[in-house]
Amino acid sequence: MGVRLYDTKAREVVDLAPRVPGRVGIYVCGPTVQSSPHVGHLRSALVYDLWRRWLAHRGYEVTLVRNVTDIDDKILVAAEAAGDPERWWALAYRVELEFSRAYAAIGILPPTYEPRATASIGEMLSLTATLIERGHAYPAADGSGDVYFDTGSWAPYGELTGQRREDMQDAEDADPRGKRDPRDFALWKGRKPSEPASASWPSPWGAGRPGWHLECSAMSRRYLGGAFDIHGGGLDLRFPHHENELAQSRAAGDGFARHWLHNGLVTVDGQKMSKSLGNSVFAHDVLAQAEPAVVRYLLAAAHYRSTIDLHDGSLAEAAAAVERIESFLLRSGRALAVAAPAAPAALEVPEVFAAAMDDDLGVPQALAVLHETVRAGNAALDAGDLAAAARSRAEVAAMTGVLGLDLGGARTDDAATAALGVLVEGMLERRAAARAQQDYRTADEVRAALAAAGIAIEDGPDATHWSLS
RNA sequence: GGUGGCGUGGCCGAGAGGCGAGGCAACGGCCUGCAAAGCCGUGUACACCGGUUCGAAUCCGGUCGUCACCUCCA
Repeated sequence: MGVRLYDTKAREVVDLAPRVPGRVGIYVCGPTVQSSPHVGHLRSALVYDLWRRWLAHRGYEVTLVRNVTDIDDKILVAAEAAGDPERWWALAYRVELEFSRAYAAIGILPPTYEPRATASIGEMLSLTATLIERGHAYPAADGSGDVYFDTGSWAPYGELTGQRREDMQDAEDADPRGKRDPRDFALWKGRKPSEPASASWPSPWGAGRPGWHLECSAMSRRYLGGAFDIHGGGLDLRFPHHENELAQSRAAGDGFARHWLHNGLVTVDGQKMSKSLGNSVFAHDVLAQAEPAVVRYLLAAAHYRSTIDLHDGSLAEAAAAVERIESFLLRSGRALAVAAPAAPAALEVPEVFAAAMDDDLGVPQALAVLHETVRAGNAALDAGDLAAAARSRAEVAAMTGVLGLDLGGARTDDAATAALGVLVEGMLERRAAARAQQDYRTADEVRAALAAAGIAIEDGPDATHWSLS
């Protein structure tokens, strides 16, 4: 069985059928770099990172394109608020770097390419011209320099989200400008006198800048072709963003995406994060509270299409699960280092794990397999079956590898850690001596002193191990 | 008004007609000087009401609750 995915346009799980066998082109809507990344942004990028890793594991050559929207109303507004409207590009770039750091922190691999909207203005202009030629777009009659997509001219409009044009509630757009119909949307926005000159580009319809939806059509076409395999993005982008992308690309004659993927949102205590509610949980907040692997686990553990609700204890639960896996890796590593059994078989992921991942990226079931393998490995260790333990360990490593869960590698080898090690080992020797003489009072005092310093110890059959808790 | 979700044991979270995923927490046991870690065991869970079926958490109809999108959002 091959890889299957829930196609939000088809509204069912379908077989992945790449246009070119063995190759998959994916376009994902990236962020508008207007303000710091929140966990929702992290989750979205993580979902496609997982898809990409799994497809690559399955032998596909994946081209993942995730754009950066670096010109937009909100960026201009943010720059204005920062008191330096001309330098909107500096703000956009600063925020973009923040996103990159946050992505990297939780092991999200850089996409194959990360195009910025401002670098594809030419493609957007030609796409706009094509749409006008074909009778699907019109320059506004009010002299604003705007160009709008004519939704009424495109019969399938609404096909992605199953809505009929007549049923759509009119946008209470504060500024209908030169639209013929409220449902029409801007391809090109004429420059307003109040806007910085640096935020506009020349066009046949006057100086201006691109509308939001246009960039994705232009960039996916430029890097993946007029027809490609998968288009992804957050569930909240389905309408109007993806609907409009689809309409303009198809109206321009492109086949566009074969499959649509949408990731679920992240809510906080049951509510969507939003600026107006002020309940956003930012990437830097969560990364300050937990190990990167814990954050990655938390955001990956639920199925990619379901909502993740953040609440008190979310991080602690994820941390407990991660520690369980991590401590098996540590424990088995110690046991196998002493008496290395026959080399484990190649790093293959268990079949049930693979089957779960194949089935619309069933990470939750895959994690169940991972945990079962950990349990079996621990049981093997308890029973002294090192060969079985080694096999489990290899499987666990393979699974965490595919999931991008970088565990056990956090051991820092700096001077401070080394010095701490010397001190702790000294104390443990003192404790061992006390225990040998059944002086448990002294032994427990040593343990308590270490615990007070945040160091946990475990007595093994031949040695005591310590770790920072 | 339109469109699409969701409601599973103390919590998180899968599943999608029959054999109780997995994690966390709790309780009992093994191990331990005591712990810790680990292992073994312990749960009459599927919003409500009808229906279909030998059998429904899963299918159908209805009710209630809840969330998202239709305005910028990953």
